[in-house]
Amino acid sequence: MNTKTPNIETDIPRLLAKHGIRPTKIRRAIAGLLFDGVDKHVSVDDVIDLARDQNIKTSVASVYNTLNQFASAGLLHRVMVEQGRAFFDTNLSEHHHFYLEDEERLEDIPADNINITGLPELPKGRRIKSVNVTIRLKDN
Amino acid sequence: MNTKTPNIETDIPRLLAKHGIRPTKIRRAIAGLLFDGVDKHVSVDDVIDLARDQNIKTSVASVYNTLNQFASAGLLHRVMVEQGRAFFDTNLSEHHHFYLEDEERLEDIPADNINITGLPELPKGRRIKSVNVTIRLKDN
DNA sequence: ATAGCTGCAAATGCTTTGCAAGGCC
DNA sequence: GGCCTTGCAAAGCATTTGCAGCTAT
Repeated sequence: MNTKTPNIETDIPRLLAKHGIRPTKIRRAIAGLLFDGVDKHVSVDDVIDLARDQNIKTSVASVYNTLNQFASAGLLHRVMVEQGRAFFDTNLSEHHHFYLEDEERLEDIPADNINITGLPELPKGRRIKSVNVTIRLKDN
Repeated sequence: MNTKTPNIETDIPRLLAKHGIRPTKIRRAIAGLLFDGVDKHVSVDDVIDLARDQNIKTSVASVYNTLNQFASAGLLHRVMVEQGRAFFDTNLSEHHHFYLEDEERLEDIPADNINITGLPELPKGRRIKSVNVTIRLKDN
């Protein structure tokens, strides 16, 4: 048995609790879809499709509510690359992204090796909330 | 006289021509608003307001058409930071952005000093279209 | 019983499109 | 004249909101 695979019965409620989110049925179900041990970048539609595939009955509004709540709680990161649709990133460690334009898909760049130097002083009275590197790629 | 200030009568048509854009009245007017020698990050609404301020009569659709055309022609860069609204950046040199969340405003970071090292290999068959660093800032 | 959650449908906000009228070479 | 452009209004999409009914404690 793969010990890396989260146990949906125990780990998911614990994960939600850790972020101060009440573990309702829908939230547990959606969290179960997202946190299965594999990092993902999903759109709202992706989640709706995933839910349908697993016979999880829910609605557009609830998926939005749930993902937004997860994002505010820090369980997901919202990533904007294109006009219109947002991606939600389940990878919470510091990292960056390739954006493959032809596939409209994100791919992680581990932050391990990446180093950004030469940043100027921040504007007064502000501090960094996040640093985001997005490298747009196109077909050869 | 400030020789850096573009002359709208000559420089704007030349700028449009250089990018293969026919210099119609509206296009010249909007380009004149944008390329006045000061780098800007404008939303569509900003442009509509700017136009109104200068008694340039136009429409929402035409502003969208014009900005989109400028962006495809490489006269502007489209920048996405938030859900919903796009910014158009008149600074075409390589650079990056602070995003001041509290003011919903972008600020340039010159690329001069910035250095990104440790990028992994690109996915097969792809090449870099652009590298984008966005540093989100919040109030202290 | 109560507080919070869910999901439908309607509303919102930004952007795009269809199309008729107008402008320019 | 003919082709491109303009601008109005309508349509399109992703997302949010209002609210009635439901659920779980």
